[in-house]
Amino acid sequence: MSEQSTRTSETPTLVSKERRSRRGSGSITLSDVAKVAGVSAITASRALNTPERVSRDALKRVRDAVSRTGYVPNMLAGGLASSRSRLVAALVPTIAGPVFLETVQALTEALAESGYQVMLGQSGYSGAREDALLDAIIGRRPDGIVLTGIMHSAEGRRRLLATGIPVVETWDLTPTPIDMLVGFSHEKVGAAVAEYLVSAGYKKLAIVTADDHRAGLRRKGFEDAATRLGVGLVGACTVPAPTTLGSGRFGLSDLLSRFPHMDAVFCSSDILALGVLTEAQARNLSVPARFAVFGFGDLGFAGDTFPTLTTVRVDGNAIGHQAARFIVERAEGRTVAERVIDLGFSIVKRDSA
Amino acid sequence: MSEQSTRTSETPTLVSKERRSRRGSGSITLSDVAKVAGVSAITASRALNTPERVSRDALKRVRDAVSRTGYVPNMLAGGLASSRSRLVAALVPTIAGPVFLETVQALTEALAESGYQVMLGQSGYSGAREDALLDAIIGRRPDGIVLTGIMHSAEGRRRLLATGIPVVETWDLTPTPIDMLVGFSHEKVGAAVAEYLVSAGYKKLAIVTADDHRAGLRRKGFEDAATRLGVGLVGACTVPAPTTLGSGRFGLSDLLSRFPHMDAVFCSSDILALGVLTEAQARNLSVPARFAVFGFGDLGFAGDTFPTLTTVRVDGNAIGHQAARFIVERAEGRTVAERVIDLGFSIVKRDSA
DNA sequence: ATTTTGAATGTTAGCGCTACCATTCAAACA
DNA sequence: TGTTTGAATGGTAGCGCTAACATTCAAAAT
Repeated sequence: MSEQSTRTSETPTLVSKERRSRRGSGSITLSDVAKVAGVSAITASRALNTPERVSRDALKRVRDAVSRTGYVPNMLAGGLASSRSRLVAALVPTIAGPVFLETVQALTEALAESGYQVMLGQSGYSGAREDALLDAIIGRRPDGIVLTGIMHSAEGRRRLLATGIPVVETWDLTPTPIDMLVGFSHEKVGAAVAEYLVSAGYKKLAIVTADDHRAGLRRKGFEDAATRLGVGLVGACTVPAPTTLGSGRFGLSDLLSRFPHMDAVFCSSDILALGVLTEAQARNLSVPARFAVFGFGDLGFAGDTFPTLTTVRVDGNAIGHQAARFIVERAEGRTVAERVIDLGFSIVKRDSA
Repeated sequence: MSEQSTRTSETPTLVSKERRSRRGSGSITLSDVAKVAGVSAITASRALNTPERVSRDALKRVRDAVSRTGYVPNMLAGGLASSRSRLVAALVPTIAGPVFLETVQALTEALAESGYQVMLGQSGYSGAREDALLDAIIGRRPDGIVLTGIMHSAEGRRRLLATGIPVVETWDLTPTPIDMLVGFSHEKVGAAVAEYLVSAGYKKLAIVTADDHRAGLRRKGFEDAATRLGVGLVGACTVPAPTTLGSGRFGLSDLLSRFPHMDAVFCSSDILALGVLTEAQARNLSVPARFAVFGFGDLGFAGDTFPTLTTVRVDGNAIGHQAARFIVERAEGRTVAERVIDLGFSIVKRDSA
């Protein structure tokens, strides 16, 4: 790591005949490997990338040479020459929220198995830096871009389309996807939760929801279904994204003060729900006897809260894997027949509702 | 995104004289920009990378040309030519745990401001795939590698040293850093917590701890200090990493069954502590009256639990920023005088202990 | 008037790899 | 026997950019 002094040869001589060029990293290149293996550079390249097109003998010699020299291919050079960077950009609002982590993790792992790396981009919830970020991403010439929980500006959308890079939008079923999409319907989630609560006998439905776009869709679905079912939405509290345990506590306090008769709370995230449970506990209100609590996300802790949390499960892992599959398909030149995949969701019934 | 057919010119002609090469991405290059601006390619390059070395006039013309053509520099080509990829690899055990998120987020943001992107690598807690991952990373020729919460194998360590890429280890103060390091002493954390609890009057100290390396160091510091202070460690429960709310609940059950008289629990993460609080609530045991609970990490929710959680605060944000600073310094060719930075920690006193 | 400077620009030659188009040469065929 | 095939290999020419050196030409110094 430190600047290690280049050792000169034992017997001091005049400047070596074949001076190393001052350019380049000085590390081992494919040509070096080829020389050691006694083949041409292109054969060495094929041995590494398309081993089936090379003879047994050449393959073995190249592989030996690689392990003897400790050669690691320079993917910048490879990417430049082949127009395939094997990089995929993952764009999230922020990595700090737990919601999309499962997706990013699955995406990273699935892509790594196919030899792709993930480049991380955080747009922030504001979308202000989105343009600069997009330039930084496009500049790397990624083989794909995965948008997770991102509301892209019209301008950004246009830029993405113009580049021709495969794009996968996730976590939402928009009517007009940029390219490919894997998600589920947030409105249907809201409706399903309302139906569940009403059929369980709850009649005074309330909601604590983040002010982001997808949470808004769930709220709409919830409210519409509640109205359709003849109970309506008796109260709502909106909190800023990203949600916290604290905003859940606040949400319940707020609801109780304004709508003391409500008997069920649909929260736009499990974190909010946990906050609601916490506040209920602090006020000595028992859940679900006094009111039901419904979460969203089925995060890791949902089965271990007290009471355990009834929530909506979304398979973030599957979303990540499917996104990876989409990208790899495209990168290898195949066309994707079904560009939109609805992964659906399920209700996980536990004790809180 | 889709395969858009290349439109031929209006009037069908014979094969155009200057056929486009079948290679290349077909997108706008720096030469195109230079041509539009009426300067040479290198001047255009300088206008973009070192604007101060170019005349006012040339700068303006190049910038106009860039915005007219929608040019985005190809960083693969730039990186190859200059041996500076402006990529930084961030290695974490898994992105799914909340502990290092703050660090990764801060790192990504700070680096983005200096024009660097972050490439994500997940080693898994096992460290089995670590070697392949290391190859994938080195292949990108990153300008730096940030190790967060990673126990690197001796072999991996050797490889990293051999490449000469700047390395920053974080979240731990190891006695023999590979290169640069920003962290704090986990043993001192353990000792500080023990001292705090003893001076607050607790005498039967117990611990619920994950089985990872750093948690082990905190436990050691805790146990040593407890012994030194004459109270000792009365009980311990070890759970597998990564920690969950569920393992916290289990931990408390386990401790209570084996050491019913214990009066304080130090948890190796806030998540575990939240689990302990949850289990206490489920058993109707009041905290801190029956026993104290101490966390680690000061995650976002710690101030909003019931009771609020006394914990150890580590500034993950500062760690990420400092790591970014280290990498950028090195990448720009400066040498870093102080290679090891101890960011320390602080105890956040709340209600649970 | 001549030299010296240095800022601005340009020319050339790669960076390390792979696409494309040969070429070779054995086995398979007519 | 000559021809066709196709698998294996190699040579060449870039991919889009920048380091290193070369050149130009005005202003400053002699």
